[in-house]
Amino acid sequence: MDLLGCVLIQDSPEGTASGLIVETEAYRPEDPACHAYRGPTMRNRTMFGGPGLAYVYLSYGVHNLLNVVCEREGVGSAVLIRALRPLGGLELMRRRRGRESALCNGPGKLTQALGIDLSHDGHDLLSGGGLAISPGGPPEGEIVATTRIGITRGTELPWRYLILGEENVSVPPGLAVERGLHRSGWTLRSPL
DNA sequence: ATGATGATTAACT
DNA sequence: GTTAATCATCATG
Repeated sequence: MDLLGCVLIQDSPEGTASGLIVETEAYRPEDPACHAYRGPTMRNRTMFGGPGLAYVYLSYGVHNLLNVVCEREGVGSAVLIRALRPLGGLELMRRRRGRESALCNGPGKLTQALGIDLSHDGHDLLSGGGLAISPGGPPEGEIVATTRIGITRGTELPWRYLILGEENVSVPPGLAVERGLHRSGWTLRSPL
């Protein structure tokens, strides 16, 4: 289930932009923070649609957040893509973001940089067209697990994963503890 | 029909 | 450190 080290790429009329996935969060059916916790609804229905689908939704009325459905059809679960290391299409990303740096180091930022919106909800990421994910190599470096960011329920579950030492993450593990964003510290996780 | 909520970000003081 | 922006979704009446 680890998307860390995979490459997210978006082809559009505007051009191509891509990035290495360096931070994710898992949301599972039995998890009170999961959108699918209370069963299928109009918004979360693609979470039940089977592996490889993109679940995109609008957060705070402002930001589009991208998830990848990983469980079999009928199971409401997904993995939030929280940060990318920019690889290609830097100019396009800068234009879309309206700034030079901090292009993909946050779940709302990366969707803006890649031009991802609600129209991508339900898209098959494995079919190759437009928005897609390719395997890439195994993530270099160590993987760290922490509790998740920005949620009010299920805060004790250590289901945020990121690459140790990676610069392009939303919140580095140490900082998150300082700011009280985490209930627990971070722990190393075996690289598979 | 209506009101509360939120897996965020950027701009303030 | 604090807060406004901004709206689709969902629970409730």
